[in-house]
Amino acid sequence: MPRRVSIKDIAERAGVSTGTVSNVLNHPEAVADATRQAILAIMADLNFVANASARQLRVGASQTVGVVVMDISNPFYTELARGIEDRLAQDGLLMMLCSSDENEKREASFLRQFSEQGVLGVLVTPFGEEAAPEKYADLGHPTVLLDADSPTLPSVSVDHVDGARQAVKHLLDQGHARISFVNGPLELRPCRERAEGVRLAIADHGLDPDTVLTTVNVGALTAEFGKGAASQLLADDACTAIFCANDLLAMGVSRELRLRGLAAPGDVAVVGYDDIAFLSELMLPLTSVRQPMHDLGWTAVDMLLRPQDHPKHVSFAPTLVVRESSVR
Amino acid sequence: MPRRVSIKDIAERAGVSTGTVSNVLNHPEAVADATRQAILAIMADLNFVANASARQLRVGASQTVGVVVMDISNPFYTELARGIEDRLAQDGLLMMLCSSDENEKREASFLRQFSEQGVLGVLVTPFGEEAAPEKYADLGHPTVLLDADSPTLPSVSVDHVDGARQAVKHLLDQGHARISFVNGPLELRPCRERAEGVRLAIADHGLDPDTVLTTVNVGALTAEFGKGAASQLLADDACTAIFCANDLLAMGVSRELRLRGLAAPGDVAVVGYDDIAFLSELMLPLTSVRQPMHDLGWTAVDMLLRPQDHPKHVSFAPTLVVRESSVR
DNA sequence: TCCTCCAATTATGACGTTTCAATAGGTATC
DNA sequence: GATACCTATTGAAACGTCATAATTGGAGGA
Repeated sequence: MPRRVSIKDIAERAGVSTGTVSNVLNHPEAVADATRQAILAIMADLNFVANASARQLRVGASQTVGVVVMDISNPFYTELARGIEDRLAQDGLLMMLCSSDENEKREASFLRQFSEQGVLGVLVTPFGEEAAPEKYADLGHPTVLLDADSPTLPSVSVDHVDGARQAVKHLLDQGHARISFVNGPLELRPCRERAEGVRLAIADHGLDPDTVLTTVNVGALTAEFGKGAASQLLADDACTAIFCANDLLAMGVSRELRLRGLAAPGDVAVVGYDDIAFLSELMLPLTSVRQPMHDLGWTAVDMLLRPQDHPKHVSFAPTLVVRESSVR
Repeated sequence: MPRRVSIKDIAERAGVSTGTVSNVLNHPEAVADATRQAILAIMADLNFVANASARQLRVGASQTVGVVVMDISNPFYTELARGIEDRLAQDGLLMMLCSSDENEKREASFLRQFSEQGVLGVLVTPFGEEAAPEKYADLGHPTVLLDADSPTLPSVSVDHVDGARQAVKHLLDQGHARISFVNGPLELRPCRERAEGVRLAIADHGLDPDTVLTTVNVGALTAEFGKGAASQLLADDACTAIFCANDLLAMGVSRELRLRGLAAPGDVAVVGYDDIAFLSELMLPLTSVRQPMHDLGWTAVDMLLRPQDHPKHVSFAPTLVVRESSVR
């Protein structure tokens, strides 16, 4: 493989110095028209490709941003990643994307690699709640936390309290006298906050959460656990409305309903959380709380690139998307 | 912001030359134990982070691989990306991920950026069928095509003919006398191949495709088009089995069934293609053809890194996953 | 004691780019 | 015709790393 064509080869062929060639690339206005045209022609001819490493070594700044989400194969993060990509593309930047798998070691290793690469900045979805997101503080480059809140670092998140509140208000407005809530592990902040939103909605309605609400806490946000929770809840005939802390739980709940010969929304109304794209196409479209993940990603990058334009923390409002599963 | 700590700072502090420090990093066996320990201690102390740009400039090889898929927010590519990431992680490599949005310009711009970055290699899902994937040939670094086949370039793909064949065989085995097939645009090679597989399966069964098969070609692989196709097909009472060229079409079909008061599999059996993760959790789990996307991604990277271990083209076998939607 | 050999270390230059001070011409000013 | 000024270009240094060849300082053999 022949050596890549460098700025030096171009300069030689054009009979100018490398400085001039470099100027064509970086300060085109500083070089005479004729010279510039000639150099550009030679570049095209020789198929010149600038060497980003050399540039970066010289100027210090890179063209890439590192992103660590928990799992890129999770559609929830996928839309977030797309928002990030879209904002980066505006500035001609590239995204290095990794999955932490909620593994400290793995995460640390990616963050170190990012540092070595000299990334422009880093976006991270922290996990292992309360485990001091401050560990991201001295990475040596700008950092924005995704789907989190921190007293010290810039961050973006969605208002989980409000989302849950909207969902439960919707159910109460439909006339349901009792609310069942399938929640995930309370170690997860989103779950704690959603629980709070549920209680608030009930109180807003002038009711007493302790009598109106039945909560089942499950071990993980999966359909399997949703199914189990539903079978527990449905033992009680008074259960007519189930709010789930995420869509997967809601799918599990729906399956259990079907197995028991019950149907949403006729027998039991079901509301999910996350609004995973496909679920709106279901045979029975699922009512769910939509989180603006694309905007979240977009904004996180914007905070990285233009910190002065934003407050330290940006919170997005979720919106309830009402579909057939909860409306009789 | 103080300058990053360099190998030179370490050398100075340790009272050795930069060469020795470099050796600690790259040829630890060549440096005396005591010296190595001392240098490592100083590195930890000074929080040294190697400069990948400088290394890359010097040695020429980078630690990153560029990936262009059509749209990272599509779960289909997402699992592929995860396979890619997993294989890269084994070698400590990073992934730069972009969406082409089936836009030539956008794609070209990403590919050029990859070249400038000096990536180790590129993985790309070509689009705009037959538009000479040879345009990827002289990118200047190893390239593997994803979900494609090329006479010249290494590539990985799934056998679409076989997938469709399995799906339709399954329906025929269930005793369906007629098969309806909702296919996408024939400009897409996967759609053409799936059509071929459908006919083969019917012929395998000793039947005549021209009398047994009803095909509807729609404009795009979306639920909306699936719905339309279904309403067309269901006008014929003899329609008892619908095979769809992808899962989204199948979801649209299912919705239309439900609107008409019909149910799968009792009235009409439905089979999809792609086996999108969530659809197995549906209230009525969907029978679908699963494509091993994770393996596809994994293997594509392996072909990039160890070409000698693979043939030029690797084809994966899809597997039919039978669920409730197609079995009475 | 001298010589050889080996392990450990060093000095140096190069990778491709950008920046910045310096210079060469040319044009306008007086 | 000398001076000042501007524009276009140059030359050289520097960014941090790594490989190569050269050097050092012992240890072991004769």
